[in-house]
Amino acid sequence: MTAPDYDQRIEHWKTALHQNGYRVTQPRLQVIRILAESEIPLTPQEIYQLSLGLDSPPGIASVYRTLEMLDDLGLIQQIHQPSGCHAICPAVEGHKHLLICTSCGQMRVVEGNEAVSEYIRMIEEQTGYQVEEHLLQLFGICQNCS
Amino acid sequence: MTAPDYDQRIEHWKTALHQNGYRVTQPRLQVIRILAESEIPLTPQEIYQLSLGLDSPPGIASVYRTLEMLDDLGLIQQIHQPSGCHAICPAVEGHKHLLICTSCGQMRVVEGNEAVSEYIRMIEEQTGYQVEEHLLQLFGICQNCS
DNA sequence: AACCTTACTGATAATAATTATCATTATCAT
DNA sequence: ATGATAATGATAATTATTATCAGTAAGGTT
Repeated sequence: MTAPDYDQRIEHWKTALHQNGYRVTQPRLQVIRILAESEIPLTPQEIYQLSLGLDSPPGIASVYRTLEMLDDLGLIQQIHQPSGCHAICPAVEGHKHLLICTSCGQMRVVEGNEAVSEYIRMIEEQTGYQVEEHLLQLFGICQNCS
Repeated sequence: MTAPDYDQRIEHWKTALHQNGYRVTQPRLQVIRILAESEIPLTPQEIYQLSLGLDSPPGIASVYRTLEMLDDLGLIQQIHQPSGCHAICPAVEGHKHLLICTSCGQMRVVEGNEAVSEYIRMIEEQTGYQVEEHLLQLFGICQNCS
Protein backbone atom coordinates (compact mmCIF):
# COMPACT_ATOMS: atom_id res chain seq x y z
CA MET A 1 0.00 0.00 0.00
CA THR A 2 1.37 3.38 -0.99
CA ALA A 3 1.77 6.26 1.46
CA PRO A 4 -1.26 8.33 0.33
CA ASP A 5 -3.50 5.25 0.53
CA TYR A 6 -2.19 4.59 3.96
CA ASP A 7 -2.85 8.13 5.21
CA GLN A 8 -6.23 8.14 3.53
CA ARG A 9 -7.25 4.95 5.28
CA ILE A 10 -6.24 6.34 8.65
CA GLU A 11 -8.22 9.53 7.99
CA HIS A 12 -11.19 7.46 6.90
CA TRP A 13 -11.06 5.41 10.07
CA LYS A 14 -10.70 8.47 12.29
CA THR A 15 -13.75 10.01 10.62
CA ALA A 16 -15.68 6.78 11.14
CA LEU A 17 -14.86 6.84 14.86
CA HIS A 18 -15.97 10.44 15.11
CA GLN A 19 -19.22 9.89 13.25
CA ASN A 20 -20.10 6.98 15.47
CA GLY A 21 -19.49 8.82 18.71
CA TYR A 22 -16.19 7.20 19.55
CA ARG A 23 -13.31 9.29 20.82
CA VAL A 24 -10.09 9.31 18.84
CA THR A 25 -7.64 8.36 21.56
CA GLN A 26 -3.92 7.66 21.51
CA PRO A 27 -4.24 3.92 22.16
CA ARG A 28 -6.78 3.60 19.37
CA LEU A 29 -4.62 5.57 16.98
CA GLN A 30 -1.63 3.38 17.76
CA VAL A 31 -3.55 0.21 16.96
CA ILE A 32 -5.05 1.77 13.84
CA ARG A 33 -1.64 2.82 12.54
CA ILE A 34 -0.16 -0.61 13.09
CA LEU A 35 -3.03 -2.26 11.25
CA ALA A 36 -3.11 0.19 8.37
CA GLU A 37 0.64 0.01 7.94
CA SER A 38 0.98 -3.76 7.91
CA GLU A 39 1.24 -5.70 4.68
CA ILE A 40 0.45 -8.94 6.45
CA PRO A 41 -2.47 -9.97 8.66
CA LEU A 42 -1.73 -9.65 12.37
CA THR A 43 -3.08 -11.35 15.46
CA PRO A 44 -4.16 -9.26 18.48
CA GLN A 45 -1.06 -10.47 20.30
CA GLU A 46 1.18 -9.50 17.38
CA ILE A 47 -0.38 -6.05 17.30
CA TYR A 48 0.30 -5.73 21.02
CA GLN A 49 3.91 -6.88 20.61
CA LEU A 50 4.45 -4.38 17.79
CA SER A 51 2.97 -1.59 19.89
CA LEU A 52 5.53 -2.18 22.63
CA GLY A 53 8.09 -0.43 20.45
CA LEU A 54 6.13 2.83 20.69
CA ASP A 55 6.21 5.55 23.34
CA SER A 56 3.60 4.81 26.03
CA PRO A 57 2.16 1.77 24.27
CA PRO A 58 -1.48 0.75 24.82
CA GLY A 59 -2.37 -1.96 27.31
CA ILE A 60 -3.33 -5.35 25.94
CA ALA A 61 -6.93 -4.76 27.01
CA SER A 62 -7.11 -1.61 24.89
CA VAL A 63 -5.78 -3.52 21.91
CA TYR A 64 -8.62 -6.01 22.21
CA ARG A 65 -11.15 -3.25 22.88
CA THR A 66 -10.01 -1.28 19.84
CA LEU A 67 -10.21 -4.36 17.62
CA GLU A 68 -13.72 -5.05 18.83
CA MET A 69 -14.72 -1.48 18.04
CA LEU A 70 -13.14 -1.56 14.57
CA ASP A 71 -14.91 -4.84 13.90
CA ASP A 72 -18.26 -3.39 14.97
CA LEU A 73 -17.68 -0.55 12.53
CA GLY A 74 -16.82 -3.06 9.80
CA LEU A 75 -13.38 -1.56 9.31
CA ILE A 76 -11.44 -4.77 9.84
CA GLN A 77 -11.97 -8.43 9.11
CA GLN A 78 -10.52 -11.72 10.21
CA ILE A 79 -8.30 -13.82 8.03
CA HIS A 80 -8.87 -17.54 8.16
CA GLN A 81 -5.68 -19.38 7.46
CA PRO A 82 -5.07 -23.12 7.63
CA SER A 83 -2.42 -22.32 10.22
CA GLY A 84 -4.58 -20.14 12.45
CA CYS A 85 -7.69 -18.11 12.54
CA HIS A 86 -7.32 -14.91 14.44
CA ALA A 87 -5.24 -12.76 12.15
CA ILE A 88 -6.77 -9.41 11.33
CA CYS A 89 -6.52 -6.99 8.43
CA PRO A 90 -8.39 -3.95 7.12
CA ALA A 91 -11.78 -5.00 5.78
CA VAL A 92 -12.15 -5.62 2.09
CA GLU A 93 -15.15 -3.72 0.77
CA GLY A 94 -17.61 -4.91 -1.79
CA HIS A 95 -16.94 -7.80 -4.10
CA LYS A 96 -13.27 -8.36 -3.48
CA HIS A 97 -11.22 -11.20 -2.11
CA LEU A 98 -7.94 -11.75 -0.35
CA LEU A 99 -4.91 -13.45 -1.81
CA ILE A 100 -2.33 -14.40 0.76
CA CYS A 101 1.22 -15.62 0.29
CA THR A 102 1.80 -18.71 2.39
CA SER A 103 5.51 -18.01 2.43
CA CYS A 104 5.88 -14.34 3.43
CA GLY A 105 2.31 -13.65 4.52
CA GLN A 106 1.88 -10.69 2.22
CA MET A 107 -1.71 -10.06 1.35
CA ARG A 108 -3.24 -8.61 -1.72
CA VAL A 109 -6.79 -7.64 -2.57
CA VAL A 110 -8.21 -8.98 -5.83
CA GLU A 111 -11.42 -8.16 -7.63
CA GLY A 112 -14.35 -10.51 -7.52
CA ASN A 113 -15.91 -11.85 -10.65
CA GLU A 114 -19.31 -12.30 -12.18
CA ALA A 115 -18.52 -16.00 -12.66
CA VAL A 116 -18.27 -16.44 -8.91
CA SER A 117 -21.58 -14.65 -8.34
CA GLU A 118 -23.12 -16.82 -11.01
CA TYR A 119 -21.82 -19.95 -9.27
CA ILE A 120 -23.41 -18.83 -6.02
CA ARG A 121 -26.75 -18.18 -7.70
CA MET A 122 -26.59 -21.69 -9.15
CA ILE A 123 -25.96 -23.19 -5.72
CA GLU A 124 -28.93 -21.24 -4.36
CA GLU A 125 -31.18 -22.75 -7.01
CA GLN A 126 -29.87 -26.25 -6.51
CA THR A 127 -30.12 -26.26 -2.74
CA GLY A 128 -32.87 -23.84 -1.80
CA TYR A 129 -30.46 -22.01 0.48
CA GLN A 130 -30.47 -18.23 0.50
CA VAL A 131 -26.75 -17.46 0.44
CA GLU A 132 -26.15 -14.29 2.39
CA GLU A 133 -22.42 -14.26 2.73
CA HIS A 134 -19.44 -15.98 1.24
CA LEU A 135 -15.87 -16.39 2.24
CA LEU A 136 -13.36 -16.72 -0.56
CA GLN A 137 -9.67 -16.55 0.21
CA LEU A 138 -6.84 -17.67 -2.02
CA PHE A 139 -3.54 -18.96 -0.72
CA GLY A 140 -0.37 -19.35 -2.72
CA ILE A 141 3.15 -18.21 -3.38
CA CYS A 142 3.75 -14.63 -4.48
CA GLN A 143 6.16 -13.67 -7.24
CA ASN A 144 8.86 -12.56 -4.79
CA CYS A 145 8.84 -15.86 -2.94
CA SER A 146 8.84 -18.18 -5.96
CA MET B 1 -25.81 -38.18 5.71
CA THR B 2 -27.39 -41.62 5.34
CA ALA B 3 -26.50 -44.57 7.55
CA PRO B 4 -24.36 -46.47 5.01
CA ASP B 5 -22.36 -43.30 4.26
CA TYR B 6 -21.87 -42.82 7.94
CA ASP B 7 -20.62 -46.38 8.52
CA GLN B 8 -18.49 -46.19 5.41
CA ARG B 9 -16.79 -43.05 6.62
CA ILE B 10 -16.02 -44.60 9.98
CA GLU B 11 -14.54 -47.69 8.28
CA HIS B 12 -12.51 -45.44 6.01
CA TRP B 13 -11.13 -43.51 8.93
CA LYS B 14 -10.31 -46.67 10.88
CA THR B 15 -8.43 -48.00 7.89
CA ALA B 16 -6.55 -44.73 7.57
CA LEU B 17 -5.44 -44.93 11.20
CA HIS B 18 -4.27 -48.49 10.72
CA GLN B 19 -2.37 -47.76 7.54
CA ASN B 20 -0.58 -44.87 9.20
CA GLY B 21 0.52 -46.85 12.22
CA TYR B 22 -2.01 -45.41 14.65
CA ARG B 23 -3.85 -47.69 17.05
CA VAL B 24 -7.63 -47.78 16.86
CA THR B 25 -8.49 -47.03 20.47
CA GLN B 26 -11.78 -46.49 22.27
CA PRO B 27 -11.27 -42.75 22.87
CA ARG B 28 -10.40 -42.23 19.22
CA LEU B 29 -13.42 -44.20 18.07
CA GLN B 30 -15.68 -42.18 20.31
CA VAL B 31 -14.45 -38.89 18.85
CA ILE B 32 -14.64 -40.27 15.33
CA ARG B 33 -18.23 -41.42 15.77
CA ILE B 34 -19.32 -38.06 17.16
CA LEU B 35 -17.72 -36.22 14.24
CA ALA B 36 -19.02 -38.57 11.56
CA GLU B 37 -22.51 -38.50 13.03
CA SER B 38 -22.88 -34.74 13.35
CA GLU B 39 -24.71 -32.68 10.78
CA ILE B 40 -23.21 -29.49 12.11
CA PRO B 41 -19.59 -28.43 12.68
CA LEU B 42 -18.45 -28.94 16.26
CA THR B 43 -15.77 -27.30 18.39
CA PRO B 44 -13.34 -29.46 20.40
CA GLN B 45 -15.19 -28.45 23.54
CA GLU B 46 -18.53 -29.40 22.03
CA ILE B 47 -17.16 -32.78 21.02
CA TYR B 48 -15.95 -33.27 24.58
CA GLN B 49 -19.32 -32.26 26.02
CA LEU B 50 -21.13 -34.66 23.71
CA SER B 51 -18.76 -37.47 24.67
CA LEU B 52 -19.68 -37.08 28.33
CA GLY B 53 -22.94 -38.86 27.58
CA LEU B 54 -21.06 -42.03 26.65
CA ASP B 55 -19.79 -44.85 28.86
CA SER B 56 -16.23 -44.12 29.99
CA PRO B 57 -15.86 -40.95 27.92
CA PRO B 58 -12.44 -39.81 26.71
CA GLY B 59 -10.49 -37.15 28.61
CA ILE B 60 -10.38 -33.68 27.13
CA ALA B 61 -6.70 -34.18 26.27
CA SER B 62 -7.52 -37.23 24.17
CA VAL B 63 -10.16 -35.27 22.31
CA TYR B 64 -7.56 -32.68 21.33
CA ARG B 65 -4.99 -35.37 20.54
CA THR B 66 -7.44 -37.24 18.33
CA LEU B 67 -8.40 -34.08 16.46
CA GLU B 68 -4.74 -33.30 15.84
CA MET B 69 -4.19 -36.77 14.47
CA LEU B 70 -7.26 -36.63 12.22
CA ASP B 71 -6.10 -33.27 10.95
CA ASP B 72 -2.62 -34.60 10.18
CA LEU B 73 -4.27 -37.37 8.19
CA GLY B 74 -6.39 -34.81 6.34
CA LEU B 75 -9.61 -36.43 7.51
CA ILE B 76 -11.11 -33.34 9.08
CA GLN B 77 -11.06 -29.64 8.37
CA GLN B 78 -11.84 -26.45 10.20
CA ILE B 79 -14.86 -24.34 9.48
CA HIS B 80 -14.30 -20.62 9.52
CA GLN B 81 -17.43 -18.83 10.55
CA PRO B 82 -17.85 -15.14 11.18
CA SER B 83 -18.92 -16.10 14.68
CA GLY B 84 -15.95 -18.31 15.47
CA CYS B 85 -13.20 -20.30 13.95
CA HIS B 86 -12.63 -23.59 15.64
CA ALA B 87 -15.51 -25.68 14.51
CA ILE B 88 -14.53 -28.94 12.88
CA CYS B 89 -16.12 -31.25 10.36
CA PRO B 90 -15.09 -34.17 8.15
CA ALA B 91 -12.80 -32.95 5.36
CA VAL B 92 -14.32 -32.17 2.00
CA GLU B 93 -12.36 -33.93 -0.71
CA GLY B 94 -11.54 -32.59 -4.13
CA HIS B 95 -13.27 -29.63 -5.64
CA LYS B 96 -16.16 -29.21 -3.26
CA HIS B 97 -17.27 -26.48 -0.93
CA LEU B 98 -19.25 -26.09 2.24
CA LEU B 99 -22.60 -24.42 2.53
CA ILE B 100 -23.60 -23.67 6.10
CA CYS B 101 -26.92 -22.51 7.50
CA THR B 102 -26.38 -19.54 9.77
CA SER B 103 -29.59 -20.34 11.58
CA CYS B 104 -29.44 -24.06 12.43
CA GLY B 105 -25.79 -24.71 11.60
CA GLN B 106 -26.53 -27.55 9.23
CA MET B 107 -23.82 -28.04 6.66
CA ARG B 108 -24.03 -29.31 3.17
CA VAL B 109 -21.34 -30.14 0.65
CA VAL B 110 -21.71 -28.61 -2.80
CA GLU B 111 -19.80 -29.27 -5.99
CA GLY B 112 -17.19 -26.85 -7.21
CA ASN B 113 -17.43 -25.34 -10.62
CA GLU B 114 -15.23 -24.75 -13.63
CA ALA B 115 -16.11 -21.05 -13.43
CA VAL B 116 -14.47 -20.84 -10.02
CA SER B 117 -11.34 -22.61 -11.27
CA GLU B 118 -11.27 -20.27 -14.23
CA TYR B 119 -11.50 -17.26 -11.92
CA ILE B 120 -8.54 -18.55 -9.92
CA ARG B 121 -6.46 -19.08 -13.06
CA MET B 122 -7.24 -15.51 -14.07
CA ILE B 123 -6.08 -14.21 -10.69
CA GLU B 124 -2.87 -16.21 -11.07
CA GLU B 125 -2.16 -14.56 -14.41
CA GLN B 126 -2.98 -11.09 -13.15
CA THR B 127 -0.91 -11.29 -10.01
CA GLY B 128 1.89 -13.75 -10.65
CA TYR B 129 0.87 -15.72 -7.57
CA GLN B 130 0.78 -19.50 -7.74
CA VAL B 131 -2.49 -20.25 -6.02
CA GLU B 132 -2.15 -23.55 -4.17
CA GLU B 133 -5.24 -23.59 -2.04
CA HIS B 134 -8.50 -21.78 -1.81
CA LEU B 135 -11.11 -21.46 0.84
CA LEU B 136 -14.66 -21.00 -0.35
CA GLN B 137 -17.48 -21.29 2.14
CA LEU B 138 -21.03 -20.13 1.65
CA PHE B 139 -23.26 -18.99 4.47
CA GLY B 140 -26.99 -18.58 4.29
CA ILE B 141 -30.39 -19.80 5.39
CA CYS B 142 -31.46 -23.33 4.53
CA GLN B 143 -34.91 -24.21 3.25
CA ASN B 144 -36.05 -25.50 6.64
CA CYS B 145 -35.13 -22.30 8.42
CA SER B 146 -36.60 -19.84 5.93
C1' DA C 1 -7.71 28.61 27.12
C1' DA C 2 -9.62 26.48 31.24
C1' DC C 3 -13.51 23.58 32.75
C1' DC C 4 -16.41 19.60 33.14
C1' DT C 5 -18.65 15.45 31.89
C1' DT C 6 -17.88 10.92 31.04
C1' DA C 7 -15.96 7.69 27.75
C1' DC C 8 -11.73 5.44 27.88
C1' DT C 9 -7.53 3.62 29.87
C1' DG C 10 -4.10 0.63 32.33
C1' DA C 11 -3.34 -2.80 35.68
C1' DT C 12 -4.75 -6.86 36.99
C1' DA C 13 -7.97 -10.50 38.28
C1' DA C 14 -10.93 -13.98 36.32
C1' DT C 15 -12.18 -17.05 32.84
C1' DA C 16 -11.62 -20.10 28.96
C1' DA C 17 -9.04 -22.79 25.73
C1' DT C 18 -5.16 -25.42 24.64
C1' DT C 19 -0.88 -27.88 25.46
C1' DA C 20 2.56 -30.44 28.31
C1' DT C 21 3.75 -33.93 31.81
C1' DC C 22 3.93 -38.44 33.56
C1' DA C 23 2.56 -42.66 35.84
C1' DT C 24 -0.68 -46.19 34.38
C1' DT C 25 -3.28 -48.81 30.85
C1' DA C 26 -4.78 -50.94 26.61
C1' DT C 27 -3.61 -52.10 21.78
C1' DC C 28 -1.99 -55.36 18.68
C1' DA C 29 1.97 -57.85 16.43
C1' DT C 30 4.12 -61.98 17.67
C1' DA D 1 -1.37 -65.47 25.99
C1' DT D 2 2.56 -62.24 26.12
C1' DG D 3 5.33 -58.16 25.80
C1' DA D 4 6.77 -53.80 23.85
C1' DT D 5 5.16 -49.48 23.65
C1' DA D 6 1.75 -46.22 21.90
C1' DA D 7 -1.94 -44.05 24.02
C1' DT D 8 -4.60 -42.65 27.99
C1' DG D 9 -6.52 -39.89 32.03
C1' DA D 10 -5.64 -36.63 35.47
C1' DT D 11 -3.89 -32.54 36.18
C1' DA D 12 -0.49 -28.84 35.97
C1' DA D 13 1.16 -25.20 33.02
C1' DT D 14 0.60 -22.07 29.48
C1' DT D 15 -1.77 -18.93 26.50
C1' DA D 16 -5.53 -16.12 24.94
C1' DT D 17 -9.39 -13.43 25.99
C1' DT D 18 -12.67 -10.97 28.89
C1' DA D 19 -14.21 -8.46 33.12
C1' DT D 20 -13.46 -5.13 36.85
C1' DC D 21 -12.60 -0.68 38.63
C1' DA D 22 -10.20 3.42 40.19
C1' DG D 23 -7.84 7.00 37.75
C1' DT D 24 -7.16 9.69 33.28
C1' DA D 25 -7.73 12.20 29.12
C1' DA D 26 -10.84 13.54 25.06
C1' DG D 27 -13.42 17.06 23.33
C1' DG D 28 -17.70 19.89 23.65
C1' DT D 29 -18.88 24.08 26.22
C1' DT D 30 -18.11 28.38 28.13
